[in-house]
Amino acid sequence: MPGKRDGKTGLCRRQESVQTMDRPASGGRNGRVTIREVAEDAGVSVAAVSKVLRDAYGVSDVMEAKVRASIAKLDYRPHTAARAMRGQTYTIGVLLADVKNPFFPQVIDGIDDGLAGTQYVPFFGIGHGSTSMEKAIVHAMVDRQMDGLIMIGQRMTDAEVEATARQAAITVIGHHAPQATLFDSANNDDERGGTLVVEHLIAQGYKRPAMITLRRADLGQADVSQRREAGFVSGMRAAGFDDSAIRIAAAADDIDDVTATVRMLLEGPNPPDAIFGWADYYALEVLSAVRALGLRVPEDIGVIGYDNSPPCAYTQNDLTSIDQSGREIGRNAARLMLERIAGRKTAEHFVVQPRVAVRNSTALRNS
Amino acid sequence: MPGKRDGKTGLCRRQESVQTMDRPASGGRNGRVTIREVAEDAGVSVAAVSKVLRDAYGVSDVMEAKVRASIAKLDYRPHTAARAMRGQTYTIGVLLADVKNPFFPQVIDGIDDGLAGTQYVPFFGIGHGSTSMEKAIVHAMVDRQMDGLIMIGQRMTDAEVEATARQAAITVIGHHAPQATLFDSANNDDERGGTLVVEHLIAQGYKRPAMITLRRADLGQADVSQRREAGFVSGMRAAGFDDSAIRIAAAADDIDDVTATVRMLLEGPNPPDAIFGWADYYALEVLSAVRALGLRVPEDIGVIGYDNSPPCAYTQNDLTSIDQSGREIGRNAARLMLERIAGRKTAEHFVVQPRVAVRNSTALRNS
DNA sequence: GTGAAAGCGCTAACAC
DNA sequence: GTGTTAGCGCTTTCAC
Repeated sequence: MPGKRDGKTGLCRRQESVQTMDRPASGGRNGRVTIREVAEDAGVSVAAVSKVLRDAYGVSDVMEAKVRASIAKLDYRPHTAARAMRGQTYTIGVLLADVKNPFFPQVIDGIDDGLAGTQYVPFFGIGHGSTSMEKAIVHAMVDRQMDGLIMIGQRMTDAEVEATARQAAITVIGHHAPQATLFDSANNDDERGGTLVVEHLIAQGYKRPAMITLRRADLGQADVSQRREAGFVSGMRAAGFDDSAIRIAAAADDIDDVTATVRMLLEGPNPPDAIFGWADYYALEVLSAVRALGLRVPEDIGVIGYDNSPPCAYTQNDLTSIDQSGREIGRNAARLMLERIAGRKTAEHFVVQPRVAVRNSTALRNS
Repeated sequence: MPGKRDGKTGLCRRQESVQTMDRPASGGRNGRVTIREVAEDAGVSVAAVSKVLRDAYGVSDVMEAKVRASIAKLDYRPHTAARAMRGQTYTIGVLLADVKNPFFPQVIDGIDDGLAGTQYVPFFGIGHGSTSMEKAIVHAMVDRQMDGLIMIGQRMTDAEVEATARQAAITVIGHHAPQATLFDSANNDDERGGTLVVEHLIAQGYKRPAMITLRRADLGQADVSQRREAGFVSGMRAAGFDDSAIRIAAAADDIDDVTATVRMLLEGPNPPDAIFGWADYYALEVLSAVRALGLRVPEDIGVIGYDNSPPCAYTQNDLTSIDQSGREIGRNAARLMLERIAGRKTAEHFVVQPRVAVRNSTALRNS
């Protein structure tokens, strides 16, 4: 490092090492109060304070009261790094595949709900849709001794996740791993959701639905876009479509590519009369592309998304979408995480059922 | 804690304390490789390894090569908590006021740019628009010995920020503090931006602009919404408006309240013919409310936002907005942060000039 | 029920 | 240039 900022700190430390009898002005290094000072103030041992901090067994009520009073009086907050050396960090790392997806805020709210009232604090790492970045973030979280990791929409393989599960408790969201034993998961039934899309479109009178899905080199069958595709396919088959009539076009996570893909579909032979965007943020771009072509929604073309995120309700979007209860998923992910940390060794996989949130973008029957 | 997950760990530790001469299978606690093992493998001292890790002065090329080889061979990654006890954590905490603001992703990209190629990793805390939560997160970051904090759109007072600045390097974004000496800031000129809005609307032929701003109990003059209001006011005055004709309505961060406020403005006496939403995510809700009322944009009413975030470009929004170069702000915030950590003691306040990104939502002259 | 003391894995002062 | 070593602030035995 090209410089230090501990000129003052070094001084502090030197003063302390002289072991002056009068207690230093306000704590040790960095001016922070330490457990030792709390113990002195309360007239008890350091061990006693530590026990109170962790709600551990073996403290009398009187002692606990004294300790809590001193903690409050000195405004003491334990030094997480020091705790990490021996015990826990009370930190949950949350890996977000990206920050642009308007669905994630709901999940985050749910995680906050589930962690409220505990000592655990969530910190977020942002993967920007890159698997190598996701791995780097997971490493950084493990290096910082985070007690557990919640991974939202990540694309690491099950094997990679399991390797990490040996270092910290893990819950995945937006990644199906019903057979995994070393980590938990919380999801909606994406396959069912994909089928719901088809059922809804057909019921509204659309005749030629198509899907625009996520194009990425490293997608596995466990990822949500793939599950939704599978559900879309089986829904189409159940509706009597021949496999050759089931169209799924993949577009990169980029508005220009989504726009080009929509044009390709609509200007090609036998154009669809309804488009399913695999997630809302794709469907909103589909809406943009469709409107740019001068087509009317829902008369000329229906559009449906997935996630039922807040922008769907805006009048200019008025987008039908599959609701997957993000907040409940987040809440359950936090619960599973806390249970794991508390000692559960068996895996649990939470699944919630999706439902259609009907809006104007697929209202062919009423138009 | 109602249970432990260190049955195995405890075992490991006991084995080690027996000081067996044969090196343990693969590292100590948690199976992690330690600096001691790297030193043994490379045949050098732990101090030497530590120096290599920190690019510190006093290592020969030969030794460095040996150390790096062992690090790679053993897949060693330093234990951040242990580093934190004596030195740095190489962690930058980023406080996001909320996750819903579509402008923040650009800033985050900029921060990532600025941190790329360094050892520093950003971790994000999410404030959900609550000042008490923001304070809790800042505490959690300081408790975890993060080397620096970047705070985006936070609403703590300068005094509170300065108190924190004694514990960690600080850069604020979306908060103006030109006179602050203990921390840095990176912003666009929000006051100028507010004036640009008026200049643009008037030039387009709108006669009665109004502004919808953020309502919160704890806003200070330093916050961006207030700066934009000030710029709006001075722009209106410069355009010849009487103070009684300058209308600024405050709405809570909630689509229902924004909608109600828009109705109040448009259905009241002397309705505006253009509305400025203090940030894009407000302007998009204004657009929704206006469309719900059956008004045409831009003919019946113009709408303009601030931030020029990606949704502005969608055809269904086509929203004129003030561009404040979020990515550049983020990049500079990271730069300022690294400089502070490297030892800079004087404050720096980076300001970029905003510009109008013209789209259809204010195209009165062409309609 | 309580406290003394041994570390956790690093960093940095200091001796060589 | 290199290695030895004393802690950083906690947690956790283990005596008492």
